[in-house]
This record gives sequence, C-alpha cells and structure tokens, in this order.
Amino acid sequence: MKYSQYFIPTLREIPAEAEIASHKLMLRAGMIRKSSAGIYSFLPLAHRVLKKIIKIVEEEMDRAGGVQVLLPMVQPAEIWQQTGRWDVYGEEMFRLKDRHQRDFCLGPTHEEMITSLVKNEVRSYRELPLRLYQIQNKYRDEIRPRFGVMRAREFIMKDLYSFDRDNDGLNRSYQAMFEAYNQIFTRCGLEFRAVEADSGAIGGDVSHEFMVLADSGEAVILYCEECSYAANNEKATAALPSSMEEPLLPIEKVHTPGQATVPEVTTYLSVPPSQLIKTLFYQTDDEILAVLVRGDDEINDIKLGNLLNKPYRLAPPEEIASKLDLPVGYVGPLGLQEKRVKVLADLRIKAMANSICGANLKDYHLRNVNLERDFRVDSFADLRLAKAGDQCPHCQHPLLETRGVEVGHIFKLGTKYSSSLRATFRDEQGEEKPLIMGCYGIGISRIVAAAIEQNNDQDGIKWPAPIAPFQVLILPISKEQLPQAEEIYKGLIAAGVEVLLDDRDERAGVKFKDADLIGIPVRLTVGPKGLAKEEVEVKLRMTGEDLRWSLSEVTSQVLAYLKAHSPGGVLNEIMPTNQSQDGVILEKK
RNA sequence: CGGGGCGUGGCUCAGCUUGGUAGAGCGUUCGGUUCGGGACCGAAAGGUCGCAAGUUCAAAUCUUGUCGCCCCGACCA
Repeated sequence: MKYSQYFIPTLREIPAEAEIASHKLMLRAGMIRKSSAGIYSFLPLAHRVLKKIIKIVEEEMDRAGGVQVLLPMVQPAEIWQQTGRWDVYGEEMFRLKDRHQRDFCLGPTHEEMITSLVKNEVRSYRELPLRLYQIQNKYRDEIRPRFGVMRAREFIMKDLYSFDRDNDGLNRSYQAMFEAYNQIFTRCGLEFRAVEADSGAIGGDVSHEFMVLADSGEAVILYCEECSYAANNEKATAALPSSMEEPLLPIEKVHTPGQATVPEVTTYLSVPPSQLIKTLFYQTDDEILAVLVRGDDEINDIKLGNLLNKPYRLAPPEEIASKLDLPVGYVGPLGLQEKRVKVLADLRIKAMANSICGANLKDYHLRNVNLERDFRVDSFADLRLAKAGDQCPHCQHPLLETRGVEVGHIFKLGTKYSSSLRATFRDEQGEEKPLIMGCYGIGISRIVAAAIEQNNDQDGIKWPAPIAPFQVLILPISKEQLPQAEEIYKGLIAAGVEVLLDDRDERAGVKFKDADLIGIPVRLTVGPKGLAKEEVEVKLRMTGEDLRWSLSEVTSQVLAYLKAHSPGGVLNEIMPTNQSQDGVILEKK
C-alpha cells in the first residue's frame, strides 16, 4: 500500500477528549474518529488490525470445533421477556419499536437469540455437542462510555455458545475454549493471564477472564508465582492465617476521644490494624446488617453481593445513628443481636483474639474483645478483598498483584437460558432434557485498545507483529530514494509481506514522526547513507533496535523477523503450543 | 442518574470576571528558500462563538432553558 493513496489522518496535537494512552493514540494515529459518545468509526489502519484479530479468532474457534453464524442485531422483545432479561437489563439496552409498535432491542449479547435458534433445530443428543459462534457488533447503552473503544456503546465482539448433553460435555467444551483463548492471545502477541473470575449477572458457577496485562488496566489481578493460581481480585481468596493461641484477657473499656478511623485508633493505642475489628453497616430493602472485617482488610462488594443476592448499599451514618442509636466511628459487634441486627463476619474474624473494637459509645473503644465470649456472629463467609502479600489459597506462597484489561470471559451457563426458553433435546433414553450451555466472549475491538495500552511509548504505538496493520513501513528519505524504495516494496509484496510505502512528498522528519506514531513493527529507512553501502537502515519499533540489512537480503530478513515474532504461527502456519493443561499461564515476550 | 467541568475556524486553546471591530499556535492553499526526526519567510482562505429564548442601543461575554461532550461513582467484552 502506498501512503499517498491511503487514509491515515494523523493528529499532531492530543485531542482534549482522550484520557488514556490507547484512546489518545488511536485518535492521533488516525485509527478512529468519534461519531457520538461511545460510538466510533474505524479508519483503515484500525480496520486492518480488527481484521487481523478476527482472522486469528476465527482460525482458533474453527479449530476448537466452532461453527460460525451471523445473528440478528435487531432482536425481538419476546425472547428477552422469556428469560426475564428484558427488565433486568434496564437502561443499558438500546430499545426500539417498529412501525407496528412492537418492541425490539439492539442485541447487547446473544444468549437469547442463539438459544431460541437452537431450540427449534436441535432435538437429539446425536446432534451434540454444538458450538456456534458469531463476530459482530453489539450494543450496550453504557451509563458512561469512556476510554474510546475500550468501553464503547457499539463494539465488536466474538461470542461462542456451546450446547452439550451433560456436564462432562460442558467441561470439554469449556476446556476447548480455554485452550483456544490461550492460543488466540498468544498468537496476538500479547502478554496476558487467564484468571478465575466472578461470573456476575450472566450466571453460572465457573468462570475465567482473560486479561491483557497493562498498568492502566481497570482490573486488579492476584496471582501466585509458585503455582498456577490467578484470580480477579473480585473473586480472589487467600489462605487463612492460623488462629492466635493467646490466653483470653479481660475486656477493658478505653477512652479514645476523637479517634474514629482505623489509622487514628491504631496510632492512638499503638496497636497494628490487624488487631482491630471493623464494623460496617449495610442496608437492604428490608433490614440493616453488620459486616465485620479485620482492621487491615476491606470488604469485597462482589462477594458480599453474591452472598446477599439482593440490592444493598452502605448505610449512611445518619441512618445508623437514628435507627440503631450507634455512633459511627465507635461501633462494635457487641450487643448487635439485641438491636435485631444480623451480624456477618469475614472468616478471619474467627482467628482473632483479644481484639479491639468500638464500644458503641462515642469516644470509647474496647480492648480484649473475643468471639463467643463477648459477641456472636450469625454467619461467617469470605468477604474480604484479597490483596498482594496474602497467602496463595493453593500453596501458601505470597500472592502478587498486577493490573489488566479484560478482553475475554468464559462462563459455564448450565441450563439458565435453555430452561427458560425450553431448549431441550432427547437423550438415549428418550428423555427430554434442557441443553447444557456455555458462553465464551472476546471483546475484539477492545483487544485493539488493550494491545496499545500494553505496547506504547511517548512517540506512539508499538504494534505486536501479528496484529500490526502493516508489518513493514518503507520510508524513503526523499524523492531521490523512491525508485529504490519501490524495488524493496515490490520484493516484499511478492513475498506476501504487508508493506506500507511512505511515498508522500513530506520532509523526512514528518515521516519519521508519523512512522513512530502508527507503530509498524519494522521500519526500513531508505536514504543516501545506507544506499551508498547497498543497505537499508532498520528500526524495530518494539525494542528501538537499529539494524542494517543489505539490499539483497531485505526480504529474507523481514520474513525471518516476522516468523520469529509470530508466536503460535505465521501466515496460516500454525505451530504447536506449549500451554499447560490447567492453562493458567503467563506469556513472556 | 448523582457530583464536577467544558462547548469559540479542521486540531489545541485565549478572549467572558468589567457587554462595544472575534484572536493565537498548529493544520490547509499559493509563492519562494530549505530538505535524515513534526523547517523558514511571505501571502491567503477558513468562525451562525453548540442551539433557543431573554436582558440591552449593543451579547462569544449577563440570565434562563435546551442539546452535546469530558471527568469522578455504580455496570461490563
């Protein structure tokens, strides 16, 4: 492709609307332009990257037994009403009416659509397993779209839905997808991790997320270097510390004037935060309940939400004061049952001895408080937010923390949708059973942003070779070198390499700046200095390495570079993989 | 939806407090000089100041409404 005939409207200045690196760079590199909030046009450079990713995804889905379909984006309300999600989805669903006033939505996801399709077509266990997938636009009217295509209202997603006859089948489908996902992100040239995840609103018990590691990622990942454990911090657990074997001391009231927060109390009394019991009050529709965690722990809202299974929020201090007559900052678990407050506690509370907590009296705390002797708990659960330094739940080694962008999420759904939509099959006994489903999503357009988020510097994007819009950029210093540049261009094209030739009548500096910005992995500078020695000057964008290749070897050198930087296969040539079976691996570049 | 902020040439922004001829830099076009990391000189084009109503002799500027966008919170691929 010749630059002068192409369409890459780069921006010299940073658009004011962009916050994070990938958003700024996609705008500056002429990849996207906003149409309205969270809705973007993808320009040629971005479109090429999308196609690269889609190709990898399709190959791996097909290889894992997937069969591609294209489903309606405009979906009728009835199927959503049958699963109850017409109401559950709420404002996040783009809704529309046709001329007959019938309700439709723009598909935010396709469980309903695919299940209602399959239910009419699949009748026998002989037709299973079935793994159908689609890659298309999805629509979610996000409350707050942000970060460019990272969280958009219109976005491209791949979804595969598996239909099996039993749990063993589901497990095989899940495992096949797990492996395919590892393969996909490896082949994209991204550093990523598969982590255990909360299954959220979609339901199901087992779930993994695939995270592209990036400091700017919204998700926090806890992982163990010793074993394979890795989890989203929404889900992560840690091994429990051993119980304190201490003689129980008599309870003691201490005056702590104006010391309401954990740091204040621990400083004032010279004790570690781990010795405090923090008491927080939450409100649901019908009750107020207390949640106890250790002073150095935070409550994990996801875990609490899963346990309560109903809407809840932190009770405002005025509520606590008026309804329970308790002074916020000095509350403790003693005597709460008498106030008809249900008490939940994190598991770590069990192991504490001679703790400190509020005295339920302004400006007073209690020392040497002990479970059972002094207060009771209605139920224990893992309610704390795990953090770096906690012990791995499998092997007790300290957990490490990193951040990531969620680009894939796989779920075991079970029969949630097949039951409500009555998608059944007959087994060998002729018995009618609901299909066992799984669903497996990849945010295709989000991968583009995540890849940039992971690979950029001050000058621009550094594309991993497998998903770069072009593999090679040829940059003639001036018009004088254009003929030689075209020779190299033809040679590379003939070898099947994707090349962008910057034939614009621009100053060298401008071309260098644009080259860095759009981030094509191999830059070949054709200038008088190199040509005098029958060489091109090579700059590798990812590492910044400078090389010289002789004109006669350019093509073979490029091919060698691309092969070396195509994990898992190049040009359809798929290499064997070396991932572990339980799959939780960290890819190193 | 709650809180905060912003809408002025294609882009980044000044001007608004204190109403009176709409500005700069970048980009674009033309001419010239340059030409290996976003050149320089000269000339030019380009703006319903988001939109609507109001106050006023006069509104980018003041008031009200409205639309859009961005940031912080709950959501998620």
